[in-house]
Amino acid sequence: MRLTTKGRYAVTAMLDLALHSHQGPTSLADISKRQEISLSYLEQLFAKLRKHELVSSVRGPGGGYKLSRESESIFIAEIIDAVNETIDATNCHGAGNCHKGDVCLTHHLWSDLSEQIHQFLSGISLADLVERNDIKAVADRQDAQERAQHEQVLAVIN
Amino acid sequence: MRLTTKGRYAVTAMLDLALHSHQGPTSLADISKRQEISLSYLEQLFAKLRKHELVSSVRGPGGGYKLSRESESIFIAEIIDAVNETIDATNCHGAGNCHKGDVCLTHHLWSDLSEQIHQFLSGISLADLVERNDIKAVADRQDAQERAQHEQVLAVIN
DNA sequence: TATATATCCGACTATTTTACTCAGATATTA
DNA sequence: TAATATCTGAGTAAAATAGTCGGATATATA
Ligand code: FES
Ligand code: FES
Repeated sequence: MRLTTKGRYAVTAMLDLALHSHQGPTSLADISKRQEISLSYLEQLFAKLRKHELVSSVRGPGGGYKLSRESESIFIAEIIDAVNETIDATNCHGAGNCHKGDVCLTHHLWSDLSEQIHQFLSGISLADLVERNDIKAVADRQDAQERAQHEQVLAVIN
Repeated sequence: MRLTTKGRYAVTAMLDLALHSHQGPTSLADISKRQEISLSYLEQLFAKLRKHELVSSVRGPGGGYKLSRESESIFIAEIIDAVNETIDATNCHGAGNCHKGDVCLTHHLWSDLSEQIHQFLSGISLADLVERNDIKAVADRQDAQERAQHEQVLAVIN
């Protein structure tokens, strides 16, 4: 089991997509700016998300990515799994053979833990997150910041 | 959040201690043999477990380690925490400041997940594990293997 | 049709962490 | 005093993380 920046970035980016899904495809450059994630790194992550058919892409100007399903049926567990951060907490990856080919002393504990985490994360969809008030607040703040920044850029140009 | 061999080893070793607690202090050499964990690595892990007052040591021949509390009041979460494998799944370690000093889009999700995992792992004591039938079975098998090996060594000597 | 915008793709890299090993000091029992 | 253990610190190979970089390809628009 591991959950690092990679998995967190993937979920953050997917949530950003869900939040801006009404305005056509979202470019990685936009997500990069809003969420402060390196563009090149996002490209790597989205290659994996695309392979797992969680997003689809539109190339060229005005293009970007969009969710390949409705946000109601994309679950957090899938996203984390897609970028290779397994939710499995066992050493044997479920095989039950990590102590001389046999089940080790703590296998059942890790197995139960994995089940617990999996149930939790596969019970939460992107739509669920979009609807949460605490997350709505953060999204609103980020959008306001983005608009303010945009206006400043325009002011500098003129 | 990460759970790797380090944390699994720590829990396995502590459970081994709990299982053999009736027969005085247990040496790391014994745990090393039974659980197939490098002795030097165990020494490192037990230095941390000792600092966190989960075990106490007896030096010299016949010495070893014993649990510093009854197994009923040592919880899995404490053990994992003691060897520096934090259960916290947030990037900000709870501070809520990983996006320009502010709360990021997914903070609340990781916060909830951490709570979930923590509740699960801090609700399980070493005594709980010792009592589980699936774990008893593994422990019995390991003890039988150990006795068989011991007899073989004696046979070779004679 | 040129240009700008975007995704795509592969290779490379610095840093960190993991999972160890090794050498030796120290304490205790017999 | 010899054997058995815990203690301590330093070092290290391999893997994973979190990126960077250079360039190819597709497409909308002027
Ligand atoms: S974790 Fe599955 S057998 Fe050890
Ligand atoms: S994870 Fe806590 S603010 Fe981002």
